[in-house]
This record gives sequence, structure tokens and C-alpha cells, in this order.
Amino acid sequence: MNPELILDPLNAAQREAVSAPDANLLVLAGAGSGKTRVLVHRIAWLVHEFGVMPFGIMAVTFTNKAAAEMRARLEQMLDISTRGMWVGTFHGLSHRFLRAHWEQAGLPQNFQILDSDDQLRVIKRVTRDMNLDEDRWPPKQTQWWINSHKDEGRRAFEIEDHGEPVQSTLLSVYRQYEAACERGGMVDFAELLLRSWELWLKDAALLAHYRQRFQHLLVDEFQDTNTIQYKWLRALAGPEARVTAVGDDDQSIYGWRGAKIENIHQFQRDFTGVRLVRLEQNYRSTANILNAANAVIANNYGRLGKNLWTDGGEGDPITLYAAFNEQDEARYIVDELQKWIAAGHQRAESAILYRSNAQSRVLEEALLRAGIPYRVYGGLRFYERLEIKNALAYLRLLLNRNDDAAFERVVNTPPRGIGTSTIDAIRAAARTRSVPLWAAAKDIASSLPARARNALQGFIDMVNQLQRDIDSLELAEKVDRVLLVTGLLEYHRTEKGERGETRVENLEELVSACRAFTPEDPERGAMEQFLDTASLDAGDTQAEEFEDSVQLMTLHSAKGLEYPLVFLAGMEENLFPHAMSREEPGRLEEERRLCYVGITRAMQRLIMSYAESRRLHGRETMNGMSRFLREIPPELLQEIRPRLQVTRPMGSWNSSNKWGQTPISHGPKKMGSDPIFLGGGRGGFRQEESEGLRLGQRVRHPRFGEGVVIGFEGQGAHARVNVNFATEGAKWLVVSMAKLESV
DNA sequence: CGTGGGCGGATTTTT
DNA sequence: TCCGCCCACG
Repeated sequence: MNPELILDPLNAAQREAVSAPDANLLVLAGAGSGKTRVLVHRIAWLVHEFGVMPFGIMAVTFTNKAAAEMRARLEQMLDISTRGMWVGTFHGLSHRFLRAHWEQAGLPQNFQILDSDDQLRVIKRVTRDMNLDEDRWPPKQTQWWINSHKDEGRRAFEIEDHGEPVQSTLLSVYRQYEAACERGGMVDFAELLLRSWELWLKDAALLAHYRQRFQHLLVDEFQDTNTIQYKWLRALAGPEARVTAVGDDDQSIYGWRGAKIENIHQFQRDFTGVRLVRLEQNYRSTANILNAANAVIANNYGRLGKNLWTDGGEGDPITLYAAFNEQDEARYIVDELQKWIAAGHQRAESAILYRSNAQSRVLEEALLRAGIPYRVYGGLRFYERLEIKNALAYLRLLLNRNDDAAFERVVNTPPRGIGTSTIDAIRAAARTRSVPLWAAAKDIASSLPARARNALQGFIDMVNQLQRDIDSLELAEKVDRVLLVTGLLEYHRTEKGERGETRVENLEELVSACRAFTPEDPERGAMEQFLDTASLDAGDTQAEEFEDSVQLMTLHSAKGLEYPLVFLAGMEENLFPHAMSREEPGRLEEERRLCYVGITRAMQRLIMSYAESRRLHGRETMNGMSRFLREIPPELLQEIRPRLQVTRPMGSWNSSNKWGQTPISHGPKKMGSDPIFLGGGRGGFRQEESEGLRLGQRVRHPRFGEGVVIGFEGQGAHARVNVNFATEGAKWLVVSMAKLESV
């Protein structure tokens, strides 16, 4: 391959990165600056210019989606096979490594991956077994506590027990949890990384082997690495390997789950001769959008520094809509969407982004009313669904009877008369004998009362028999049989309502997924490998919605995506920045980065909105516009309903918040000066009030007194009326909200 | 064993 | 307000 072909399509900075010397490299890639492209071309460059064997390259990403995309683009670009190259997530690669070295890692050959749901179940059980009050020791929190230690690379034995009761207790749960995983041959997500790393440190020969092999490591989204991932990388790289780290400190939004933005700084200290290249030219957004993003992020401290620019045009101004309440906001968004669609655009080219999932409901209702198809991201993913988890648990139990999490899940699903007392007895026996639940169940079955005995024995026999029956079948047939024999399919089929229907469909989908599955490792069974995929991959690549629809998602899930039209809804204090993150400077900065991420998703048109009044947790709240809006230069913003004054809904209006705390009085300069926005009426619009107004009619307004109607604009709930007041002069009012009485 | 009412909590999410 | 979870009841 001609090296020029690799560099040709790139700009100067991209070229510099791609053709940098074969040494450590840090690429600061701004949003929309062609990050993935640089990564892929860099690999091509390594292969074609430096003669690196694909076999010696490892490329690490955070999500399976990113890994798949990288692989696809590599294969398109490189004219040699990418076989032998390791491309995957930290977890996926660690898993691969542990499968190859299970014995050295001290794992059973058939070890199984525990997803967070399973992990929670195990922790719940441990908590109960320790006779801890679940209200005082919520398993969710314990899970979080354990995981954050593991993400930092700390085992239970490494944590010092200060004798402080809370910490002591959590620590012993951690220990018990580790023991339970050990017994069941279960490995949670953090464990994959931790154990790989420990094995490298422990086994010098093994580490040397991998270091020898992978002389070239590339890491995407470097700002999202957590401590154990960084340690993992450092250990594997050693002093010799050349590491290319690509990331953007301004897009670090996962600090709350352990990502260490500092790693990107630390990288320059820990690795020798790191060359730094900044990618600042943006190919995605208009200048107005980029300038807004730059202005917002400039308020953060300690950045590595970066300024996005484009050689494209200014584009449309950014629209800011000051909604009366969340209903009004939703309706405005729907109106704008309809205009957009009417102008011949695809719905799928637009996205509505929000800070928290709870915000989607109102938006969905408005879209539903307008008959606009939409898709909400972030629900339960395929492999997380109850019926799928049930089916997978059966498969796991078939492969490994020691899998307690699986046992607990299916022993009485579908219900087969194995009640809590029986299960408690099994648990107790398992605990006293320190054996897995399955073994304990077998042991105590005969000593149970007849009914329970039969039920339990029936279950045990069924699983054993099933294993023999499906032994020679193809994966999909195996699963099909399991669904049938265990009664799972029938059970979900008889669930009432639509729910059962979808569940059966999902189970059928599972069988098709099995049919489509190609195992990679001939040494291991197909079902084992399928289960690994199910644990490590959320499965959201499949079942993509086909219909052209508006995309709804949180700001977090929007990272990495782009849309010609983007709405940022709910730009209010306490919502965004979220109340939980406002106090600490560090967390506030992360919110600001999130805002930066949101703004830079927009390609052509960005519409931001906030609600003066929002119903939240059953309360009418008035949060005021987000501080991030104030950080955008006013000349970039076009306020759709600029207001000179704000009145509050009658019930909550009081003079103390009339001026000083009214956001608009500190807000950006208004463009133009015409209409006046007036809040009025509680919780919505009064359609009937917009009727019966005619030109010349005398009306009375609660604040402005009497006046004469001198003009109309718009229709329906958006209709506005121009009233010439005796004392205040002419003002535009939104008919549906201003409490006008005819005189 | 399944459901319905009462209660408390209510960012963000990948692997 | 609304949703999910827990417990009590049928």
C-alpha cells in the first residue's frame, strides 16, 4: 500500500499524528476531529511504514461498538489480514487472556463472567448469610463500594481495617464475596482486569511473552481509563512497547464511575518521550456551535487546552427557547421537529438530549401526540431482560453446576414448588458445608418433606437429563430445547398482557442470535462462548430499529454520536448542572464537560431550551437557566421568546423572586425586543382562553391592567396577541398563558 | 405463587 | 409525581 494513500485524506495535524515516529504518542482529539480515523490510519502506518506485524498490535477501546467499528474500518483499509491483531475492550481482551491462562490465573477452566446484575445477587446473598440488615447495608451500595476498590486495583486483604464499624463490615462482605466468587468459579467485570494484571505481575515469564508480542498498543478514549485499566496498560507496555493514547480531557464524563482524567496527564510522565499532537480542526459542526462549545469549556481549569475550529461557515445561530414549563418545552421541540421534517429532513438526523432519563417522559408524550416516531436509548438491553437472563442462567447452570447466581435465579423459575423455606434450607446447608448451592441441594433433597423433596429432585433430574439430551445438538437447537423442557417458554407465554408476548419474542430472538453466532475458539464449546458474548456484550447492536425516528437519549449516551439537528432540553440549574453535582468544583466541571459533549453533537443546528417552571418529583420548581447558558457568548444565541419581564404562575408568584432571582435579568443580551413572554395559569395552557378575542376588543390583564387588542400572530396554543395597554404600552402576550379577560 | 397497595427514593452507564 | 420494591393477602 502506498503510504501516500494513508496520509492523503488527512489534514496536517492528523498527518502528524499518523506519521509520528514509532514512539509513545498522545493524541488530544477534540470532538469531531477525526479521532477514529487517525487511530485506524495510524495502525495502517505502523504496518506499512514501520513494517509492524498485525500480530504485534493491540488496540483497546471501551465499548464493543467502538471495537467493532475499529475492526471494520481496519479491514476496509488495510490490505492485509487483521487476524492476529488484538482489537477489543479492556474487558474483552482481559477475558481472552484469562481464557488462555486460566490455570496460571487460578481459575477453573469453565469460569463464568458475572454481570452486574448477577454480582448484585451474589452480594445480596452474602449480606443475608452474614445476617446483616439489608436496610443498613444496602447491597447496591456494597456493590458500589467493592467495585470501586477493585477498580482501584485493591483486593480485600490489601485494605486496612481501621476498626471503623462501617468500613469493617463492608470489608468483610468484600471478603465473603470474593470467597463466593472463588467457590462458584465466577469472575466479575473488574475481576477480569484485576486478575490479568495480577497474573502479569506474578508471572514474569508470561508477562515477558506478551510484552514481546505486543510492541504496539493503542488506546482509544484514554480520558475514560480508570486506575486498574491504567495499571493494566502500564504493566503490559513495560519499558519497550510504543503506546498511542487517544483521548480528550474535555470529554471526560465518567469520573463518577472511576475514570481518572489525570491518567491523561500521568501518561506523559510515566511513559518516555511522549509526543503530543492536538487535533483541533472539526469536521462536524458550524462555527457558531464550536464557538459556543469552546466558550463553555473555557471555564474549566487545568485543561490540556484545545480550541476547536472549522473552515466551514458560521451556520445558523444557536436557538435558545425559554419555555414556560416542561410541557411548553416539549411542544416547542415537537414544533421545531415538524418544521425540520417538513423541510425534507430525516427524523433520524435529529436527536433530543437531556441530562437525566426522567426527562424523556414528557418529551415522549409530546412526540406521541404529534405522531412522530421516536426511539429512546438507554432502556434495558437485550441480554439484560428478565426472560433472557433466565434462559442464560439455565445455560450457565448446565455448564457449571457451581454457578450459584444461576442456580438461585432458575431453581424456581418457572415456579415449580420450590419455595423460600426449601431454598433457605439449601442455602444454610451450602453455608455450613462451604459447598455450592447445587451440591447442597443434592445433599439435602432426601431429607426434605415429600413435596419439597419431589420438587427439588425433579429440578435436579431435569437439569441433568437436559444436559444429556442436548449434548449432541447445535447451539440454537440446544437453547430451543432448554426453553421448552424447563418450561420457560410456556411460562412467559402465559404471562398476561402484551408483556408475555414480547418476552416470547425475545426468547425467539435469543434462539436466532444463537443460530447466527459463530464461535471463534475451536477448543471451547459454542455455548460457553455464546455466554461470554452475552455477558461482555450488551447485545444492542442487534435489533436496531428500522423506522426513521427521532433519537432520544441522555447526554452521556450521546457521546461519540452526531446529528444535524440537536436539542438540548432542560438547560436549568439543578437539572443541568445536576443538583447532586453542583457543590463540588470537580463534579461541576464534569457537568460542564458533559455540556461540551452535548453541544458538540450538533452538526448544523442546535436548539437549547429550559423551562421557567418544571414539575419535578411532584413539585413545581423554578430553577432558572443553567449557568452553562450564561457561559455562551450572547451573540451566538438567538432567543426565541426573549422576555423583558417574567411573571410567575399566580399560585407561586411572590415579589421576592420577581426581579433579583429572575434568570433573565442576568441573562444574555436579548436579540430584538418585541414580544413579551408571560407566564400565567398553573401547569399548562388554557386553550379556551384563546378564544373570543378580536381586534379592537378591550381586555384586562392581571398585571398590566386594561388594554385593546391590536394584533394577532400564530394559532392554537401558540397564538399570541398584541395588546396596547393604557399604562404599559403595546405588548405581545401568549394568549394561552396570559390571563386575559374581556372587558 | 402472584398481585396489589403502601412506602421511599428519585443523576449519569459500560463492561 | 411516579416508579420500583417489599410485604401481606388471597
